[in-house]
Amino acid sequence: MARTQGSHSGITGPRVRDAALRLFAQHGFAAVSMRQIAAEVGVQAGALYNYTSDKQSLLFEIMQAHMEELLAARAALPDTGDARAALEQFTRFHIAFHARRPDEVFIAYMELRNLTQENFARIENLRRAYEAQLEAILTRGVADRFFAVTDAKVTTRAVIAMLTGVNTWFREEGRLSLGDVEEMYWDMVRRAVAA
Amino acid sequence: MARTQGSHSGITGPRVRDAALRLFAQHGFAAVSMRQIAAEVGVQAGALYNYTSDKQSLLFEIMQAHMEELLAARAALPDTGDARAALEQFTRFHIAFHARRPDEVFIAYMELRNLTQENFARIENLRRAYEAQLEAILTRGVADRFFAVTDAKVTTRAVIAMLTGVNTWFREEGRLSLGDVEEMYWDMVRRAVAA
DNA sequence: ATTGGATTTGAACGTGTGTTCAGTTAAATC
DNA sequence: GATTTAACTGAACACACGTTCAAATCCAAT
Repeated sequence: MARTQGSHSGITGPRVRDAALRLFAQHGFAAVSMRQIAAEVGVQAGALYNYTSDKQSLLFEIMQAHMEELLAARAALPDTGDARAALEQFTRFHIAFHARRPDEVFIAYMELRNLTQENFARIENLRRAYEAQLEAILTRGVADRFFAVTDAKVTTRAVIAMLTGVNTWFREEGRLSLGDVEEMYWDMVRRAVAA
Repeated sequence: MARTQGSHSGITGPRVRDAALRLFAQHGFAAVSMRQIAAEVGVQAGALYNYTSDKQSLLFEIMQAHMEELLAARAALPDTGDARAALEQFTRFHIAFHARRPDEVFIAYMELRNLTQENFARIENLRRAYEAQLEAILTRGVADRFFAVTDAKVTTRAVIAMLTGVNTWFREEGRLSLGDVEEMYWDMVRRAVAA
């Protein structure tokens, strides 16, 4: 017997991805079985292989889609004025974008070691492309004497670690709104790099 | 046959813990089997159970030992003067302590979800005790008008995320010494909170 | 040299793993 | 209404998992 009532591709495909996303974020890639994902979708394990070539691809495609959406969303932002405005825009964008995708962010930071060497390299390139944008803002701000930063690479990593850290504690229902958080972090970032 | 030449408890015990530490950090708790740990120690899987009650305890004890060493090392620091000096001491201590224990730190941040509810709560309490110390420094500094911080809890998390982020890129053999890194991060922390 | 306890082996337990695939069913097309 | 095609099942594959335990071995004390 097969194909229970009311099931179709184009429906199941995204549901597989979503179930994998949620389960990987909750229990970790290695701890989640294909059968668990299938159960979440309401299907037998074998059916998953109509939508992914293997478990590894499921993980890689989640990470790749996340990183490409991050870069696309950032590219879609309007141009800004000087480096100070650009840094404020970057700070607020990073916090807001990541806060809305906690599962993807968690996976992107925690499951890197479960990627094959090749897939790891691809994700790492996307990550570097994103960080390079912040580094460029810092470098420009230093040239224009808005910022005082001794090592733009180190500062880039420090700022990104600080901003991404929001995801470890921020909850939509908490006492602070996302706007509050953006404000506080922008305040810290601004002062940390200001000339 | 059993007990190959030259093996004794008191030797094997620590070696089990060390092997688990290295393997968990490298591949993740869920991805490492008891047989892999045993192979690293040079023993059969069954022998591990002379030194741990189960795999979960192995993870928990690594984390617990790490957090307790962290708190003990911090408690052993000399008293300082005002809140500015205390914050500098905390910043440099955090970076130096964590840089020297990359595997423990990695595990403590990545494998929390693989703890049982009860064990998670215990580790979480230790982590909170540590963060409370930074928060106390910030609060004192605000009262003394050295610092301008709108929300000490948020700033505490932001600073710790930034400092712990050092571990994701710092390498002993890299272009920067640990002293360089301490200096740069202290500079950023100082400016981020200064009145 | 013998004993006794500590330490380890090796096999086994039941269960779960990712993946494949022939066979079955439902929907889409004619 | 018959045929085709896409979707799914259920069983199987070979192997790995954490854990237990009787039996074997080694070390220290007598």
